Amino acid sequence: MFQRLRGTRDFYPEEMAARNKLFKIIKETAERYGFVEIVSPAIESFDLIAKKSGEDIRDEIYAFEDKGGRTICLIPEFTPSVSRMIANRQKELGKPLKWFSIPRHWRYERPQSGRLREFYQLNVDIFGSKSPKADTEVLSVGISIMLNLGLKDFLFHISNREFLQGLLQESNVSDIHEAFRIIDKREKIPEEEFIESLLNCGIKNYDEILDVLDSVNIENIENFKGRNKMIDRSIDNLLDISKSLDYYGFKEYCTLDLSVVRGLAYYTGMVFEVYDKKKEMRSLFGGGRYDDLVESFGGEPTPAVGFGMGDVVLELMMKKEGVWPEEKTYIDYYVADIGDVDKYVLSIVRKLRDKGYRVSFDLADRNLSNQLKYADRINAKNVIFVGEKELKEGKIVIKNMETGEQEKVEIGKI
RNA sequence: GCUAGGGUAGGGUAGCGGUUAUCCUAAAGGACUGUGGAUCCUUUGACUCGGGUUCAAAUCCCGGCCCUGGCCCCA
Repeated sequence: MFQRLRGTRDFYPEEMAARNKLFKIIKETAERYGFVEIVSPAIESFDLIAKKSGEDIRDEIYAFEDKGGRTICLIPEFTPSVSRMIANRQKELGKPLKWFSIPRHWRYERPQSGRLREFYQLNVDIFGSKSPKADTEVLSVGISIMLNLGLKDFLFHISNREFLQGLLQESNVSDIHEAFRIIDKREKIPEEEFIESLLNCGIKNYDEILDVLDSVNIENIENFKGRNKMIDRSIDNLLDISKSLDYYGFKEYCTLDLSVVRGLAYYTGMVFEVYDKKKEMRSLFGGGRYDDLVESFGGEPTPAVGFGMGDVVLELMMKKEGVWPEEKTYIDYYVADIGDVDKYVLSIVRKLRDKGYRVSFDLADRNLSNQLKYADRINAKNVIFVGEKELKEGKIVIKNMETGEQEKVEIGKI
């Protein structure tokens, strides 16, 4: 007997139905915001992936040599592919682009709660707009998706990297991305270790910086202006976003949280991370602005903002909140035969199918009892009995399986 | 890569040194003159794998595999 590979999932009919429902809600929401769907290959050259994440990524992904000796990999994320797509057709695409996709990704990791080796990830991005309105649009579609999925106990923690970057510029930081990584980990590591790491980075005034991070909120942030250009720019951006979110009616789902920096090197402006309100689970998803990335993939300079939302944590959260779709598969009609009536059964089945109904009939030469059992099993809404007795008067019997009621109908009426 | 706890029919379980490995459920088939979605009967089907201890291993020990968490990492 063969087993599934570690960290992968089979989707049996009910599970597939649930997934289809989930994706349908997500797609419809994204489309209502004017995003259009794209998809790209599951395999890409290793160089493309390494361009963004570095050669070391090899240990964490599925990479291998193909028969032509090329090093290729199963895509572990979407950003390189979509950046490539944009760079490839730079000239003909009308900006701003609003694209979404729900590709499958593969990562060679140890599976644990909310994390598998194969998963789906919604990617929503706007390319070609620097405006805070694009930041807000991305946040809003994210909030709408959560709400349309039936979730409400979530909070978008919004920040802007340039604020912290501006603060750090004032001290002599050796490696700014290392500093981002450390501050991103603040809640996870012991205080002493945290401070020591900051000192190692050359941040001597760490207490001042932490003080600022802790005391800033959306009401008083304006008071921090005037320190340097970068900080001012980030404050304007955050205030713009906050204002737009208020106008749009989504302010209640957001909070300013400057401790959110995200570990990744490529983010340039607004960044956000979504948590359940009680912060019991790992981060649900996150994203931000990455204005330099497309250019680094060989395209023209193209500002971009977006997010990635994995399906695994989402499913956990939805199950916890009791809003996971429990979809049952069903058919509209099961046509049961009693006696030698194939001719009638098949013509009835054909007519009903042409009308758009989901229809099945006996494929296993079963007796009536077992046919009914099967009809029940596959969740048939109605059973049509085609029996020799009724056929003599040109009739068939339709039974509603939910109410148990049944009636004789002229065969021509189908 | 490190680490904790698990693995008994398709699903859920009992057994925890000697049983014909328990029960529920499921599936397949049959009976019942064509409402039988019921009932009754029959059948199918399991100790994760390998090694060790023992007269005897599902049961104890070691290792692999897999599952569920945690760490690392998190795009």
